[in-house]
Amino acid sequence: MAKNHPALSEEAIDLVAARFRVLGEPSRLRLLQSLRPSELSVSQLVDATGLAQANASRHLQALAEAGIVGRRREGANVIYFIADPGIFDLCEIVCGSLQKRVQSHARALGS
Amino acid sequence: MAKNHPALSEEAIDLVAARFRVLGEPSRLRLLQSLRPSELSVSQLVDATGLAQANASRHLQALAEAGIVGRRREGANVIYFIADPGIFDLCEIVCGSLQKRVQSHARALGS
DNA sequence: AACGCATATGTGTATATACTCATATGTGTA
DNA sequence: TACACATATGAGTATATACACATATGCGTT
Repeated sequence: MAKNHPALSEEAIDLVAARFRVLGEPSRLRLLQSLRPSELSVSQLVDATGLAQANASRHLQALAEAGIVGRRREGANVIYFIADPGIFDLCEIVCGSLQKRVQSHARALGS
Repeated sequence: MAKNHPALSEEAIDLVAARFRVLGEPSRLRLLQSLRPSELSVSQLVDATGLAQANASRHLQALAEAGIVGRRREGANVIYFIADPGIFDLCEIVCGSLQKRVQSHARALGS
């Protein structure tokens, strides 16, 4: 039997929206993708993504505040790592939806 | 064995980010939640969410462009409905993550 | 056609936020 | 302490967008 899905409270909706908003920036997705295979320092992330250092730092802050990444000092460096791997499940679902969408568009065009 | 996860292209990242951004607005999430049990007209959605009519219309536009909802004219009304139920999977994953996060915060506070 | 209701859209405004540059803070080393 | 490197933050600017108000468009009824 199908699971019951109670309405989310106003507050819960805001929290969910906030998390989606954090993921709604290409730069932050690039950072996350760079962190997927292994944890990296800020300067390694700057190299990997091409972001300016200040910019990368702020995006990482946003991701850390959302609990999506974690951080750890290691000497002069700060190492960031994925704290919530569930993020990648989200990305896969979205990719799947987008692929379906592209396919049905292709069909609609008679390909 | 773990699935292979090739890096997303720049373009794919932008598309994924765009979809997350669409979901990153509380008003749009409320609209989607209202549509979950059944399809509704714009004025029903206005009643259900408390949004101004113009505002609701634009948010619905954004959701439709993203392929998340569909629309259908029915007399003078326009009926909106969920076109991509996968978004509710997304919301559930996010809720799960947030709950875990709240729980670990509670533990950290020694509750 | 004239009218009323439902929905969409033009326009201006306020707000959020991504970005850059400069600078501060933190950390290791001489 | 002085210095160099890594990271974070203050401040200003540009851009995106949510919102409200007014108005346009679409559709049914008379």
